Amino acid sequence: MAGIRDLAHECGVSVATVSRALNGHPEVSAATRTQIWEAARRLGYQPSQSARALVRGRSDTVGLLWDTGYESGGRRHPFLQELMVGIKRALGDSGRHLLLLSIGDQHNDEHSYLETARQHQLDGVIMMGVDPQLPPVRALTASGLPCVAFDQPLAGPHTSHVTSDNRAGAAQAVRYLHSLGHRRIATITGPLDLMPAAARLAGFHAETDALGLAAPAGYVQLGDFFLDSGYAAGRRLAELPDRPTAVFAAGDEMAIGALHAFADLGIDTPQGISVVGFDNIESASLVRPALTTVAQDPLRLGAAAVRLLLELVANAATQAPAAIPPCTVPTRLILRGSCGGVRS
Amino acid sequence: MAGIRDLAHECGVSVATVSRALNGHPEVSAATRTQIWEAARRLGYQPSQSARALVRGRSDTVGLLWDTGYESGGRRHPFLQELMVGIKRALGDSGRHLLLLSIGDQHNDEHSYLETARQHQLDGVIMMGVDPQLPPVRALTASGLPCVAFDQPLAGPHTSHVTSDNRAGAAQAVRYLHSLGHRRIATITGPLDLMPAAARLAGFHAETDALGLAAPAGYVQLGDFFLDSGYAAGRRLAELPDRPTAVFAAGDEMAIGALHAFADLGIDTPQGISVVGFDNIESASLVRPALTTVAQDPLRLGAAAVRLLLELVANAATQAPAAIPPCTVPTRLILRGSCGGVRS
DNA sequence: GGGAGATCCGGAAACGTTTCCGGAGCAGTT
DNA sequence: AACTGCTCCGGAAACGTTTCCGGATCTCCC
Repeated sequence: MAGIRDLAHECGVSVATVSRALNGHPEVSAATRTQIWEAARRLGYQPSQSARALVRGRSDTVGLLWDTGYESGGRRHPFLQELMVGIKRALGDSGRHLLLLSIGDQHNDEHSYLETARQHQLDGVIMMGVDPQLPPVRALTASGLPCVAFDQPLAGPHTSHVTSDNRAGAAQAVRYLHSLGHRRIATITGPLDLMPAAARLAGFHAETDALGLAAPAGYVQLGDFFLDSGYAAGRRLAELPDRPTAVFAAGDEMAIGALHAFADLGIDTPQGISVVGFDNIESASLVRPALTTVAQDPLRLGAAAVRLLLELVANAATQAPAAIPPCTVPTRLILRGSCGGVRS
Repeated sequence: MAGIRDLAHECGVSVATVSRALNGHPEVSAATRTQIWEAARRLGYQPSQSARALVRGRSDTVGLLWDTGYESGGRRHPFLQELMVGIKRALGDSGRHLLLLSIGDQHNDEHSYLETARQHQLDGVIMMGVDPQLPPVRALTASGLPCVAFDQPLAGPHTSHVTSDNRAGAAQAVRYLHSLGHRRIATITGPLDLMPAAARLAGFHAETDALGLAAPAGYVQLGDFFLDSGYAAGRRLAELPDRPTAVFAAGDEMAIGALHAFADLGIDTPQGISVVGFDNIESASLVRPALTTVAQDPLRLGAAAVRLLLELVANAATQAPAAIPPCTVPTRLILRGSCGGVRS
């Protein structure tokens, strides 16, 4: 393993010069710079991350914290994988690395996230699907370490969050249904203490109001984002005296549940009723009829999260840190087979 | 930030003693040990990962390499998330950390995995769903770094792989169908150059042979693990002169495709035909009828992968490294609604 | 011609650990 | 009393970088 002093010896210069050349400092002549680069390439030199981190006091690494405890009732993130891709790419563009933290294991004791964050001198952490109220998470955000979360605000001096434009997405869904001729549009919500669920309901209300649609009792049904709640809500909706002709479900899984309920009642989709979901999970395209849904953009969400985080760390270094406003990224309506014109 | 010398000063001992006490070396008296621990707790001491890695020459970190380029035709791993959980937990139990590498981004140049592996002094890398023939991956496995992959063998001095017992799983599926009375059982395969696909087909053949079932022409249909190929194969199967009464699909997505095909032909499941899938993807429980399928155990797979990797690194340190045999973990048949008795 | 400034570079001190080597104290054995 | 072995501990050298500080050389301008 060639080190920086091998390069120095090889080129007949000092280690200081080698370091400067490799890091692109201006105060080194073009000749020696290329000579050093050449030698580095030839000897297969790889800088030691540890040594660099040790002396610079930071590691160019950010942590990724996500809830792995979904067996015990926690929610599995619908597109964690794509989110990770977005994060990883944006991070790679800035020359940073990604370390996996995880929550929800009984193995790790309470403080371990903050501890490992400190031990590794993480630049910050991105969290997905974790409850910010959990003591170890609070310890993390309160510690002053830059943190960015998805879909929920964080408490702490250097925190921010990114979320899809749930409100606009929901509005777009009802606008689409309206354009198909639907006037009796109902909704199935998620748990309203969750920001996305609340925002989607708000968007639904805003748009139905704007369109002047009637809102009979029972047109908003509470769900919990899971299949069964969608099924139950679908049944209730179908049995309403003035049955809706279309329903906007705040989550794909609930939408699929509603589809099943309608099928069980002999109402077929999309002829008998139209439904649009939210999230564009994988099953949305596998189910029959394929689900029309408003898609989030995981790649952009991930990229936005690292942009925010990077701003936060730059800001934290400043004497007068300014607040970083949250970021919201647009959604996109994906047309598939679960919506049709209103029955003439 | 308290360092080890602060602790030494605080306790009136040398840094060497503090280091020994903290690392549980035996040559330190019980009295000073507890005193040092107490001081460490009181001062909130956190050892510097970088410094430790620098001096010890290893980082207690393993890399996770997975293909993020699935937009461009690559296959998304069906349960990467659960696999990661299994890996992370097992790794945490051994006090190690997980660093995310990723492949498939055009951003990163060819050699970057090996490079970052060296820069971070990774103990080894676990790879999921990557093509071992890719030049940068070959460079990695050939470099002598311990590597473990899922579902495929690797070439290199310190490598191994873990896989589900695809053969037994497939056999169990046909045995189950047989026990329901089915005698005309067909299969839809994955791409046969993929190890799991080949093993599942082998298991299918072995069990149908053992059971003495007939194997008419057309009873094994080639698929590519995606929905459409399952649909097409299902259609072909249904139009066979001696139509099968049950089909074993080597992947859930193809099984769902077959379900759709049968539905389109007016054959309903499970009355008209039974189908069992493989993998237990999320959609399997969302689809209607819910899919009976043979489930892999991602948590165990992940744990097995790190066990193998840890053996490999221990082995690599030895002068006479022995080969580590691959590991196979059992599958489990999950009964849902897509299978029924043969029509009497 | 002499000082000022720019450009390029080397020495050396950090960064926070681990570990080798040796030494002090003490008990036990001959 | 001397030697041996054991237990516990301290000094100091690493590990591979970055960066501060100062110095040498060269150019330029008055």
